[in-house]
Amino acid sequence: MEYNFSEVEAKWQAKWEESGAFHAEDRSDKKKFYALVEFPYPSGAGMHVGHIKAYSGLEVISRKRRMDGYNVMFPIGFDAFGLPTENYAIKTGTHPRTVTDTNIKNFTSQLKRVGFSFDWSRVIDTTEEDYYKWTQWIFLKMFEQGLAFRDKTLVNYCPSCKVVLSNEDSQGGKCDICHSDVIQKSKDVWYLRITEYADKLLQGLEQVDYLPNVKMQQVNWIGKSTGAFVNFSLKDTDETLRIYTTRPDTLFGVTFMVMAPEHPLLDKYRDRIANADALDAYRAECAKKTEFERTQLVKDKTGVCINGLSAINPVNGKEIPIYVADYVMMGYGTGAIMAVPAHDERDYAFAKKFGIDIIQVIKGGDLNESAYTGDGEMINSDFLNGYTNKKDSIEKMAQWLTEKGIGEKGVQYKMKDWAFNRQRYWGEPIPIVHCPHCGMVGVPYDQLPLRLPKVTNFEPGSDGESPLAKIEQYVNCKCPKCGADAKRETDTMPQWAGSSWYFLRYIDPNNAEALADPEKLKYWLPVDWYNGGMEHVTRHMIYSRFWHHFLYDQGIVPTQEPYAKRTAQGLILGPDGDKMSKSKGNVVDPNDVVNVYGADVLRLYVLFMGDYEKAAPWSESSVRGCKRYIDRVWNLMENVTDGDGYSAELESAFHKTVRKVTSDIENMKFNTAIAALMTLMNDISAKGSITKGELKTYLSLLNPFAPHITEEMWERAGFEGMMVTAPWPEYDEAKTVDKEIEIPVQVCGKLRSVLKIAADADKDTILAAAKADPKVLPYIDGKAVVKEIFVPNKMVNLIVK
RNA sequence: GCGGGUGUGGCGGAAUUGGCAGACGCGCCAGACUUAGGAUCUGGUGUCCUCGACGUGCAGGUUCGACCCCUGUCACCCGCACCA
Repeated sequence: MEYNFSEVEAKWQAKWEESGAFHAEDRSDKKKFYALVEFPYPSGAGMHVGHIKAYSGLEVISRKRRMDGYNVMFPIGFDAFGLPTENYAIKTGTHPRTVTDTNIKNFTSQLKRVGFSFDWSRVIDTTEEDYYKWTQWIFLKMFEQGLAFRDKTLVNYCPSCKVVLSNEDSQGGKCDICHSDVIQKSKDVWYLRITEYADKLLQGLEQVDYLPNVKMQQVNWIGKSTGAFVNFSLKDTDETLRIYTTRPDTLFGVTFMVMAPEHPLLDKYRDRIANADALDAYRAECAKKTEFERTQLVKDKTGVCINGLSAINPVNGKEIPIYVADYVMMGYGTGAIMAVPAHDERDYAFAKKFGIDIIQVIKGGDLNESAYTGDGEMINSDFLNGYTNKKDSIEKMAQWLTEKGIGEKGVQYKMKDWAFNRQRYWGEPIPIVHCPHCGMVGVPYDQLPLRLPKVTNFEPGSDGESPLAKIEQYVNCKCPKCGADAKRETDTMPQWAGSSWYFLRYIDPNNAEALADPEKLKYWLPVDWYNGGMEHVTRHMIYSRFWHHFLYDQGIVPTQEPYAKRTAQGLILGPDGDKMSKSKGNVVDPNDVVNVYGADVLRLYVLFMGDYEKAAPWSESSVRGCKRYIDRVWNLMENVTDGDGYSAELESAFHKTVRKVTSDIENMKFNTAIAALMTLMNDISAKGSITKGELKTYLSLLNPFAPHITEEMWERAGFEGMMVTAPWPEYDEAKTVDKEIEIPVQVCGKLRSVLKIAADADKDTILAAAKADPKVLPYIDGKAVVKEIFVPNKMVNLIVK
């Protein structure tokens, strides 16, 4: 009897949908389990096998949790605002709304074909007015609290996409969307003050269960450093040059200062600078470089000494020269540093190149060779001399600086505020009105959503203006405060806005009064388990944690942290071992796999192909292996014998497999769980028949992985109800033990024989049997056994002389 | 440069955390059934020439015993990167 997977899979998908099998209950006595996967961006290309792997992990866990008796919410939605859709719309002349609707329809049918147990009654789309109304609402709350603000600074700008990018969106100096070089541009942009939450985001990591490398990456991205700010006075002016340093205790070793080429004081004091022309030339040169180029030339230090402007070292009154060099960045600290060439590699390289003095203040190393960055006794440092502990000397200096009023302890973060506006059409409109009298005014809450106007031309302006700026009816409005003629903000929010809170909306997707009902939030939060890609760790994960912390501080959500646990799946590589990409032509379409092998095989394979957290290449022949396995499972029905229990031959195998599959699923060791099921399958085949009780357990264990075939077999075998809420099998530890066990026997650490012996045999019996074993005898005969090592249930090792 | 990780058959990967290395799957080999097999089933499959020896990137060490722990070293992957 051939297994007709397409018929069976369609049948059960329809049954699940009709019966509402996966609807989460908002009020329930059961324990809740909120499983979250990163909702897809509905691209025109359709689903990718990577999506299948990303969702299959929590899919299996969710299905198992339902069988464990939990009230499970496993929702899905679409993160649909964004550039690819807009660019496609520009190219084809189709409205992004139409493109999005088509793509979502396509994704929905593809996801349903795989049989994921999503609660489709909670589906959300970030581009729907009822949804982005609340995205705008949260933005206004931030605006009210001063966390959303405008500032004119240097920003990352992608000349190709014509948009301002956040730091997170331009990692490595490349645009996240088109990978072209990002340039620095001075622009008036919207920021979200994420740096205000830097410390909370850091501390919050201590109370969540994230993969260690996920935590690590976030810690690094936040990049907290502690040190001090010191104000150096500029000679013959009232001005001070403020710097940040992690080693204020090396102040006596300062022999020059460095300012970033963009430092504003350079403009202010330009007329005092004797070599202003040379300086201008240097600054112009730096301005031409991209951030990437600037950081690439690590070895080659360049710079110009400023003639006519110098600083005074506050600890000893010495005059010190000031340089301008692009190894100092305007974006970190204060844009100026005190240089201690004796103990900083970069300062050392610069000092060597420019012939600047080097004063040692920490004992150790050889300054003729390189800077000494280790610890040691402080020298040449007046009141710090003799200190050997870095902590103490830093503390002492910080104290001294504070007393004299020339500095104080301080903290710096690598993370920058989130550049939040995009000069594009397909995003949430920023709900702000610019009034000539009142300044920036938020759109009143009762006027939300501020709708994205229907337009026909989505091209951004050549000057980097949003397409919305061209629509007069949209731009011209009245100030909500004073009623005067005013202008609307025309930029939209970045891709990451809608995804920063979507998991809250799943909890109450149709609420018109609030982003979600507080009672429901209290019941469902936090997300119990969140799975997604590593690429989102320093973007979406940071952003959404920031929004959630903010909402917590506003009393809107009941938990400080949104996600209790976070895991990540590894990439699926192409069959050639390279990252899948259209240009390489190594992309596998999940639809093709479902068509040829069925959804169960696809689901099984993406979990069986390797360690869930690691990357693994696609292998079509291994997919066939999973197909073979599924067919063998189907054939189990050919020889089912009566009996609710386990047969004597397979009893311990079943108990062991239940134990292994149960714990492997919890630990996301899906590959070994499936392997255990395959092994048990082989044991059943060897025996030639299966009891009804065994079949019941086998189907239950396999159900989360291959729900369609197991439901069908369950029904045909006459078991009760649907498998969706069938109880998860239990095991008896005592019955996992075999009656007869195999004990390897070593002589001097080398394996000589394997003893088959009763599991309850005692040490003496086993040792005696080992010494009498014909395969062991030749190695101990005539020699003295000087030591007997006996590990219960494990092995015997005889040491002879 | 800093941080994290990984090195095991022809391939993807197992190994109860110090106790039979290579589970499971792919591939390959042989056989069976077949007009046929890129279907299915059965058996085999780390390397070396047999008894046996050798085998977890490399070199040492600890131990009765090491893929696992320690020291050194090499290679690759990921993240951050002139962060003061």
